[in-house]
Amino acid sequence: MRTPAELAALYRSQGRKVTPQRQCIFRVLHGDETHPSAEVVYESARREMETISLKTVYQTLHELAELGEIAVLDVGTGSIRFDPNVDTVHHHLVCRSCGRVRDLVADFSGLELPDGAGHGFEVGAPEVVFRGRCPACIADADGDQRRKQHQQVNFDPQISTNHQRRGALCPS
Amino acid sequence: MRTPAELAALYRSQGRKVTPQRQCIFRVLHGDETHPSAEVVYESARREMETISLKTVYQTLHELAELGEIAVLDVGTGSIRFDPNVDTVHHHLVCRSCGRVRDLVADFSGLELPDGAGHGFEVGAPEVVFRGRCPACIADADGDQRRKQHQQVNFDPQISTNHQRRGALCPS
DNA sequence: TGTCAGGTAACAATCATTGTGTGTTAGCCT
DNA sequence: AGGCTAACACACAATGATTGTTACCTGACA
Repeated sequence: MRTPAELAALYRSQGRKVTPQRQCIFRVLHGDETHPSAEVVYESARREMETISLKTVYQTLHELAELGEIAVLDVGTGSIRFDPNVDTVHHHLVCRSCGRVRDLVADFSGLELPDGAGHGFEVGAPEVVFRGRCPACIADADGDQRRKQHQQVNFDPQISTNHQRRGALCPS
Repeated sequence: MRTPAELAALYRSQGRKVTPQRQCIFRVLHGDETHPSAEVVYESARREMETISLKTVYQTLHELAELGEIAVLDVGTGSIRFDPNVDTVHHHLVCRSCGRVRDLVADFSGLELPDGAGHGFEVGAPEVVFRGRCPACIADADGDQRRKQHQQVNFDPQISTNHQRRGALCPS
């Protein structure tokens, strides 16, 4: 993703307005590698600008996605994630326990749809997801208390409890 | 997934009750290759048993998932899908336009986490998703009307309209 | 057949996300 | 600088998917 200044220029060149709220979101996203959900972006943005609304955050994120500046990601953790890294082809590691997502930079270009297996679909490049446990969750493999603690920092709360989608549990 | 009769026996052997509602759901799922959502299972079940509730359907589906008889699948189409095919290792083809999901039986066992790329995650087998357009959506590439028609048959309605999650749009 | 653990269903809640309406403003023109 | 106007931002409330709660009901076994 580009720098906030480049994004501002891009917005202007497209006839879109460069509002303080948007600039704030640009700054928040820039350099973020944690694949934040909209809610998390909202929290960060509010730290700089208390009056910004969640709706504005959603809108701006979807705009950036349309412009191709960020990628939208749904890995079954209950909320959509936004990925500012669109310059490198990559896949994802997903923690089943806390929902954390990390980039996986690997070349799976050998992966192709076998002849006859495509059922007539026209498809693009495949997405690969490795599900498992992140280092933090391995470390506190015992307790629930501590897991909650590190979840509340930056990720989807309480995966696999109430009102939360289960992750995509393909036969694993 | 097993036959309805086998499932009934399994339930009994586990001390679970074999109710008419559950049997109805077993029948609906058996042989279904369309990766139905809970809503779709509910519709089908209601055709046989008008009084069954959506809640019961969700409960039974999650039970079957716990027992390992079906797999839960979230491919970003807005609702969870249930996959009765747990006997064959497979991946998925997802239509970006209508949300249809098809099994992709292919051996991607060569796919491994490169050394050093795992960031300390402990992971299992990867999931591979190919996104694109299904034959039906290619056929009516023009109209919206007809697309709606074939969506309403058996899949998530109106992907990419209101209240619907966007699919996982990894850089494609 | 009676008992009872466990299943059902009506109801309402919850979360993530988005539509609506109204006041505000960025960007441009003069 | 001042004004215009489409585009924005925000408060509010709705929506779809999913699940908790509670009170009633029923299958399975004695």
